[in-house]
Amino acid sequence: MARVALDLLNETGLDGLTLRAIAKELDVKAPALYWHFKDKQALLDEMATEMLRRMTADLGDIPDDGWEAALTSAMRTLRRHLLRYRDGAKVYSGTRFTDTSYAAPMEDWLRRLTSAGFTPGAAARAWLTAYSYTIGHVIEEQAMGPRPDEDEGGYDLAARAERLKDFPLAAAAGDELFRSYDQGFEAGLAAVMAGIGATLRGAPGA
Amino acid sequence: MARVALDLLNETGLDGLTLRAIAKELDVKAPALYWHFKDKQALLDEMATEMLRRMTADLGDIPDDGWEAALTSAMRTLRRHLLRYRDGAKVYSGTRFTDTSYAAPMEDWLRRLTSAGFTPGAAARAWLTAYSYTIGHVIEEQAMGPRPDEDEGGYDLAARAERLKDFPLAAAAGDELFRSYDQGFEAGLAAVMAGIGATLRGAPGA
DNA sequence: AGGCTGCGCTTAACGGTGTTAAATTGTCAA
DNA sequence: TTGACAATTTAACACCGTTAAGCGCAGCCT
Repeated sequence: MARVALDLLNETGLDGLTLRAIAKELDVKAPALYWHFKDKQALLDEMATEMLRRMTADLGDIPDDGWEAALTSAMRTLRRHLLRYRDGAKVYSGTRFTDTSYAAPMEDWLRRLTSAGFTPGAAARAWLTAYSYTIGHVIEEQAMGPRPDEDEGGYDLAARAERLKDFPLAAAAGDELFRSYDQGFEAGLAAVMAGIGATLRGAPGA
Repeated sequence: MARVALDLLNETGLDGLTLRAIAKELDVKAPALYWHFKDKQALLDEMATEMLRRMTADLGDIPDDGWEAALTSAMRTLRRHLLRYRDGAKVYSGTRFTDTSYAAPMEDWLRRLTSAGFTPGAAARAWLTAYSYTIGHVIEEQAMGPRPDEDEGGYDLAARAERLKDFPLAAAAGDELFRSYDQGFEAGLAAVMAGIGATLRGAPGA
């Protein structure tokens, strides 16, 4: 049922994800949903948890060629799954999971990091740093994407350049920032990884 | 008027920030707001822009002791302003600004970075990388904070540890992750800065 | 077989939300 | 005085999350 809601999210967006719409998808009337969930927030929590479950199921084969490659690949997977659903990052971030299904993979990550030379505290910090970067990046990506109404194709770079003609660097930055989200994410992620290796590994961390 | 809504946000939270509540604060009936704004989203955009204006006004005296110290201090200021309002990060991230007041400070940052050896593309990338990290971190912070109802004081660390007793590293990570947001943010930010310096400076960037 | 129990759902309704249309007031210019 | 215009009010609409009460139906107990 969280599954159905999650799939519906791609068609309606977060604003259009009403209880009545979910109910219709299930051939049921809206109040019936309250038999299964305390309130809508509980359903959103369950949706986030379902996203996590699908993500960990897709994680699968993480190579053992160093913590950096492994953590990088995990963040790529996280981003991929957030992008898979409309407003995915908004739904996922800032909701509490409804069970402890996150614990096993997290334990796995922390074990990898500690055995690569991180203290437990620094390992947790490294994870959250990469995680925060990824969440923030995807939130920005999905926010810049095309709005419900408005003109097609997301952001009009030409108009933006015209508006910013008094600020040449800022105008040119648009090319870098909005051209290819994939490449941009990778460049930033590489920087974050390098920094984690340089300042967090072997440091106390707290 | 976006000013009034922004201040009201701290009392009501984003859910409670209804047009009727804003109108009451202004001694006016709700539909009057539509004379000033196209719809509620436009008001939220204006609120985000007002946050930005207050932030740049507070930026003021950025020292010239290197790009790293300057960018670090800018991200601290960003975080401070996001935390200043309830659900501040949610309101701020993912809304488009209503004017070009962001351009001047952005131009300033990019100029600093390029004159420190970044290519224009790498400078933009460096900015967005630090920005994404900060947004992601604050979103997580404000999400973990106490929920409207529920038991007091945010997150119960003892209960969490009990739930995770089969995952010792994950359980211990709670201490690192939820103890002091300030220190945690600083540790991650230092890592991000180190990484930006190591991989982005002098690189093509796009 | 009959009756009880409880699950899963429906129907009906409530207060509140964003939003629109039309009528109304206040103000200043010609 | 009249008229235009800005800013607001009143009234209403469709829809939202949510609650209360009742209905049908399975399964079990005696």
